[in-house]
Amino acid sequence: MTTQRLTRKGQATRDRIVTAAARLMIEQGVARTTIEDIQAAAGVSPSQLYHYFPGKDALVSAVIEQQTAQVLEIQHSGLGSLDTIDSLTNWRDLMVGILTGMQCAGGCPLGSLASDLSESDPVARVQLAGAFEQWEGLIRDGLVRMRERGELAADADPADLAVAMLAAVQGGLLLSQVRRDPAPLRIAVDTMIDHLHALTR
Amino acid sequence: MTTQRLTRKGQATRDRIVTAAARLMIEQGVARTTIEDIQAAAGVSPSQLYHYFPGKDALVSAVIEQQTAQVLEIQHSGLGSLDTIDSLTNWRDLMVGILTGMQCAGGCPLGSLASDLSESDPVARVQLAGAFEQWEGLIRDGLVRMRERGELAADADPADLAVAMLAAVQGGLLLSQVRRDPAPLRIAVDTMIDHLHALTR
DNA sequence: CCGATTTTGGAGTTGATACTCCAATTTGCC
DNA sequence: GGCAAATTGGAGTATCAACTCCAAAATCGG
Repeated sequence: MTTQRLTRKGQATRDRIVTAAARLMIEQGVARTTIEDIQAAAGVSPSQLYHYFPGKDALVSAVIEQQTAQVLEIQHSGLGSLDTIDSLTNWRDLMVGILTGMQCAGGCPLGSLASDLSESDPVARVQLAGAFEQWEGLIRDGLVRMRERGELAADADPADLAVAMLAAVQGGLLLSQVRRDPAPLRIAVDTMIDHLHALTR
Repeated sequence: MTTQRLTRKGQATRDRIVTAAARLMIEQGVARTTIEDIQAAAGVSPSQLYHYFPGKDALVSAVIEQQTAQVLEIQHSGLGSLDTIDSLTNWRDLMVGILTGMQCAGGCPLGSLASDLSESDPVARVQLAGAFEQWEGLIRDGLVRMRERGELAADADPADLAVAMLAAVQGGLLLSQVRRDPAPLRIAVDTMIDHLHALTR
């Protein structure tokens, strides 16, 4: 499925469209984002946009794909070398830093899209469920490694803890977005880290 | 501000409109919900709708108000008599039951609206921030009562724990909505209850 | 039961939005 | 340099959504 019929210039244009669409869709919601908005933000004409995407749905799908890759990339950089409980604090700082950098606006790219599309686009819902599953897997793998090193109690359940941690991140991001304050995310994640800490003994 | 210029019949019509609008807006998003959809669902004509609300924004505001009252009512019924840690489990069952009853669709009414409107309707954002603050207050009050009874360690921070608990609920609901499975909500809340349990000693 | 007020019906208007079409231009390959 | 394919420009269309208007009917206080 390597689209080699795309010129370098064409690829650049396509990327520009997806990136512009992602920013707008996450910021103001998919339904509120018009094709014209995207055209203006990407600096392309209608025919260009419809040359690369059959319609809005395909564009939404491409945005989800791009954002999934981007989030997993960031998460991997923060969770990949998870060995100490304290290294979780760095991961927390990474997320709080990103959130603060965007003035707490937008929340989680995947969370926003999930809440937006879950009930109105079944295909997107499944696509996003897959994204969250991968994210959860990244956390779970880190916890398993920690347990193997004895940093986590043997009877702790990495699978459940990963779900709870991901929920804390998503819920914290939502509350931070509504309140325009990074504290909820920090507190939610810190509380889960405390919990892991308690499970060490 | 007691709208006494509303006949009993008029009040009923207004309520019908708000309830129909709430269901649609939460289910498919505010922007995707057309006035015509609401008219059809409520069984009213355009002039009726515009007789009670100046425009869509006012309708959105009324929906938030109604949903806030409804959610706080349910939360109060589950958190009001919080004295034992085990009573938290009943509260969890209440929420999981409601979610399961709606096939995990829609997620949290307030959470959905918050994610939908935070970046596109500043007034709604503030309104929703207030709703979450009250909800958080309900949880915090319960935890304070528990601490006073010695069910929670004296050095536990009810304020932070309330934020983390609310985040767990919101994140759990989002994940459950995307996966169409009540498990994430249950696991996220249970993990927080475990954490409180650990803080008892 | 009467007059003032509230409530309702439904056709109409204005603007926006997703999408189309075709011809012109650029790009990559030999 | 030349040809085929990819890319681009911009005007045009059909549909839909928010909102308006005015007159008819129901309701309520006295």
